[in-house]
Amino acid sequence: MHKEHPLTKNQQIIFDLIDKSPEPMKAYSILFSVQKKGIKAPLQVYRALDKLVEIGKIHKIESRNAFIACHNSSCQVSKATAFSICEICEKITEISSASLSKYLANFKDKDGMKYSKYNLEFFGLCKKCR
Amino acid sequence: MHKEHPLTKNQQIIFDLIDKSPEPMKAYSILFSVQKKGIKAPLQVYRALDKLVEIGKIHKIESRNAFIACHNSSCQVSKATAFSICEICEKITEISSASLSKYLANFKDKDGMKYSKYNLEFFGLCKKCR
DNA sequence: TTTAAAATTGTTATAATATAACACCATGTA
DNA sequence: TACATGGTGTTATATTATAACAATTTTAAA
Repeated sequence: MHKEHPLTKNQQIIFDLIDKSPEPMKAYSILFSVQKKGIKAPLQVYRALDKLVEIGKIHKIESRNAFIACHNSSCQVSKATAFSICEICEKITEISSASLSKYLANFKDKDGMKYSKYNLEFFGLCKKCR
Repeated sequence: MHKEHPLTKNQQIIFDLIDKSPEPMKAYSILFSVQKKGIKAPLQVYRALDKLVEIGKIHKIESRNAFIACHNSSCQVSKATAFSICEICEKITEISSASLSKYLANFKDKDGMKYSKYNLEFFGLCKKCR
């Protein structure tokens, strides 16, 4: 595991916002929310997002183009992510299942190819929406 | 399994193109390629893509915003997809592993939630790029 | 401590991806 | 017939993301 670099100002502002949000946030909604703090341009947001993803503080939900804080405290690097997505209310939760991550981390395909990273998105209906 | 509806003209043109492509195709590259056949607007492409995804003839690679024909002949509905992505050459392959799909289809999270659909993307280096 | 490399910032402009809204047409079926 | 459904064509626009450049700050090595 790498040494933990402290976040820069923009990174911290954007991480705090995502971390406090009850749901994944989209880049331009982040931009809107941080304009009062002096972050005015999309690139400033995307650069912070890229870095935060890289160091594992947040994850990107690819099918939704949205970002969520990592609550999987054991891991600060996003090499193995799994999410549950409700197709009605769009509630999104990070799945942390030891057996799932073990299974996927060890998965080898037919060619014996082993992977350094994966992202899994499950879709269904959450309790409320069922 | 549903009765197989024949594809409409636009759907067929776009499916044929993707099916013949050695790599996943992006929407606007599809648009460019089919302009000579009279498909002129993004919406015409996106509508066909949506339908083709819905009926499982193609899949969307979410992390790449690209579309690939389904070669998993046993299944015409895209409820369970897994891909292998080379991070250098961007070679993308659909994984068909009975044990993987069985494991994921039966996966239940802590709340006992069962999922109707999933998409898994593995990242690593392909044989050539290793 | 200086200095060069690396990372971050700020900015304008633009590229790439995707959908809204509306009118029209074809087909199946009650 | 008539009417519901799904597909088409079109213009306009929304959303997501990056290019290119200049300046500044941080880091770590000489």
